[in-house]
Amino acid sequence: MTWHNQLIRKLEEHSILSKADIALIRKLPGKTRVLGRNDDILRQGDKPRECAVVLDGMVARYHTVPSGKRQYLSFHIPGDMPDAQTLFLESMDFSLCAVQRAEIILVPHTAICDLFKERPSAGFAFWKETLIDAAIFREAITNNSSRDLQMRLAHFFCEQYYRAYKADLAKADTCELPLTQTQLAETLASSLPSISRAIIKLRKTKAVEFENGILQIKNWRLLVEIGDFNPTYLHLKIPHKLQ
Amino acid sequence: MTWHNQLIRKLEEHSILSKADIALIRKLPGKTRVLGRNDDILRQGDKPRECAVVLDGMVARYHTVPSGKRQYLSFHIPGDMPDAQTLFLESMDFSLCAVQRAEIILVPHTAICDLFKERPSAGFAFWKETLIDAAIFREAITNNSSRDLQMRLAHFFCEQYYRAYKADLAKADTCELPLTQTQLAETLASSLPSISRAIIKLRKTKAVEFENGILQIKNWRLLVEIGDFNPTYLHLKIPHKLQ
DNA sequence: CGGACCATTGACCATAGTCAACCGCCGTGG
DNA sequence: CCACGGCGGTTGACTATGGTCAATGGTCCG
Repeated sequence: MTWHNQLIRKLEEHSILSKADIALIRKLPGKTRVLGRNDDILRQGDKPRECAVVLDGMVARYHTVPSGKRQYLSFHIPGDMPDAQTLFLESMDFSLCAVQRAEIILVPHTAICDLFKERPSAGFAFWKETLIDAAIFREAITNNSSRDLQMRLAHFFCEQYYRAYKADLAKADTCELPLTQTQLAETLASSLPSISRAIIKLRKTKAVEFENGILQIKNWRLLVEIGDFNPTYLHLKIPHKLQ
Repeated sequence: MTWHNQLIRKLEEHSILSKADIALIRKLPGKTRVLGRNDDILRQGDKPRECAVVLDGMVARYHTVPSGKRQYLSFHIPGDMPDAQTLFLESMDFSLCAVQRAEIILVPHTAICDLFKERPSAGFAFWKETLIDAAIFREAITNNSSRDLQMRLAHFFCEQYYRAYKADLAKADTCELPLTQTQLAETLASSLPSISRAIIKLRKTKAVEFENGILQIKNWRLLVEIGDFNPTYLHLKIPHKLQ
């Protein structure tokens, strides 16, 4: 699948694009960049002049705290634009890295802004994308602040699977989630041993299996219940299968 | 100060507006609504057809978790648009309430979208506002997930004072922050007694005083150090006094 | 075969959550 | 005017969740 189609598919998860919108999006120029595991794409403070669209693999946003530890903020799959905010925010307030081998497309800001000026309706779709992004952050605040580790983890698994499913990346109840338990700990405000124990505990519920970077959903309803997961914050059309 | 001027002042904290932009923003229609302490403006699931601009007082976004407890997500002062996302996200994924007596202006979505279509550059300023909003959420994830309570609280005080200062709401090192300790606990992933102890501990550092909803900065540098506060994520011009 | 990395497990311990009592303030109503 | 109740904040005692440290084991790769 071409990156233009990835991007259009992603925007159409929530917005309606006209033929003219789509035609102009297809004209966006972009150059490919391939990344290895843990490579940084951008660092806090950088001032990029182009936006990344994920084409393959998984990339992550993270903060670095003075102790040197990371706080992961979000994970991104093909079609996502994890640094869309650089269109209007000059300087990066987080870093962006490849979780595993990844492929991204770099699109010049100028080309995107020209598109917005020519077709505000296309701009609104991109805007909506960044607003959903913000809604996901809000949910992450609540997840890490108001739920116990078991719930947090279940909620996180629900969100990742749901988004992978919507992006056609889930196969037979499994999707890739190439994270180590250390990274899960740095995402969910926890520690490696606690995450390990929480995964084992979740495993015993027979709701979900997570091993070797593969997430397998065994009982969606149960997982949703454990994680208090309500997908309305993702602002996507709800697929029948995941209701 | 009229609400149009509040809004323009806020946008000009980070964006450059042309005279034409300003002229059109001034033409936005709006009707006033006065709220009492703890009144809800919007609830999760609502589908409003207008946006709120805060004119006076303080309003808060919050989630409600199944136990019934609240997780506060952000606090908003005059000039803020705490539900700007409703322009493009149909349904509210959080609730919005007045922290104390507050006055808001309700502006129809249609009027705002028409403005964007006529002047994309004005739209970009609003967009940037929502992107800064998202950056603040990112920081909140890190604050509540990776810092201990003392640091969290100091960081939160820094952010609130900084934003109040930029909005000309700080007088002689003090600003209003009309929150109870219970609300602070529901913001900072903590409990009332822990917050009480943390405030007392902070008080002893002589960096800050918080009592009766008044925040008083006694040693900005020290508070910034305790809270590991770096205002770049707010994406505003840094005032000399707070450097 | 050795080393790196990842996951699991146990022991110990500290932070902070819960529960509860108490205090001061304020507004209300008798 | 005073008594009361509610709310907000402080404090203490107890406890438990989960963090730190450390040892072990498995797997993969050089």
